[in-house]
Amino acid sequence: MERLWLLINAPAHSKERIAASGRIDLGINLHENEFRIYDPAKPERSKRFSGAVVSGTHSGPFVIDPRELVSVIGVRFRPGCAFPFLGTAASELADAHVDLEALWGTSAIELRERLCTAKTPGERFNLLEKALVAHLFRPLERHYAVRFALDTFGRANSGLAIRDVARDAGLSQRRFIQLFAREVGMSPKLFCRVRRFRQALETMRRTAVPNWGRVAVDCGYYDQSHLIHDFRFFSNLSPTEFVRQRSDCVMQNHATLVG
DNA sequence: TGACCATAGCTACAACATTA
DNA sequence: TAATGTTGTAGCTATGGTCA
Repeated sequence: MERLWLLINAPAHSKERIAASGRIDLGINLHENEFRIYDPAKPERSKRFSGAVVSGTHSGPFVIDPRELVSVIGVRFRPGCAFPFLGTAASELADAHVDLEALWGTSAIELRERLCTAKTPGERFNLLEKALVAHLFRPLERHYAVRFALDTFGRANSGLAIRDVARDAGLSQRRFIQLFAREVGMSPKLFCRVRRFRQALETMRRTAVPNWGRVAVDCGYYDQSHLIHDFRFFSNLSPTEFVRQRSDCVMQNHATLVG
């Protein structure tokens, strides 16, 4: 996993747009037994989930209301590392939120109850860690080709052809894409695009007034138009709109919702 | 698991719009 | 007027359906 996290008293502004992260998250609401996920196009519409929910890899944005997140604990999984704990292919969770109860059964409810009664953050992290270990559905082994591809994507800045990575991993392009999507939750190409988008967000975070042409080149985009295209795809916002709306948010891929 | 094929979508580039 | 931001498009690539 990438990290365990605990959110207490999130920023008190209205809704936040969450752009694609390429990661699977598990969140447990300790304040109330419910999560509401809002439609980015129609933020007045929401879907309700139980207080323990898995957020699959998203290729587009979704919206939350931080005012509803008084106390939330969760896990962020590294790419390709969630499926052994969840007992289902990551591709089954793509672009979706799923009640943890649907994957873990009643033990998901019990875990939430125990987390709610725990006294300290340390106690809660221990409980969560033990629950994850107890739910290992299979050995924590990624397919060698997926491991190879994630390593390769991690080292390269850009310009990798998926067919070349598949060939280097010793699989047909078709088979490689199937395996990668099953374990990571998105196609290799989409994963690379999300990774590059996150790199652009990280570059922006370090700069008060980003030079978009520079950011595009530094992150491996052919030019600025590609950067804008991906921003619209992953966050429904142009880069300038994203910078304007991100200031109050805790996470780099979050932006406040305006209008 | 691989080959073939149709097509959706991405890349590379050009051009236009806006802003300082 | 130059720099920055946005949009359009032709050609190419990645993806997914189907079949062997």
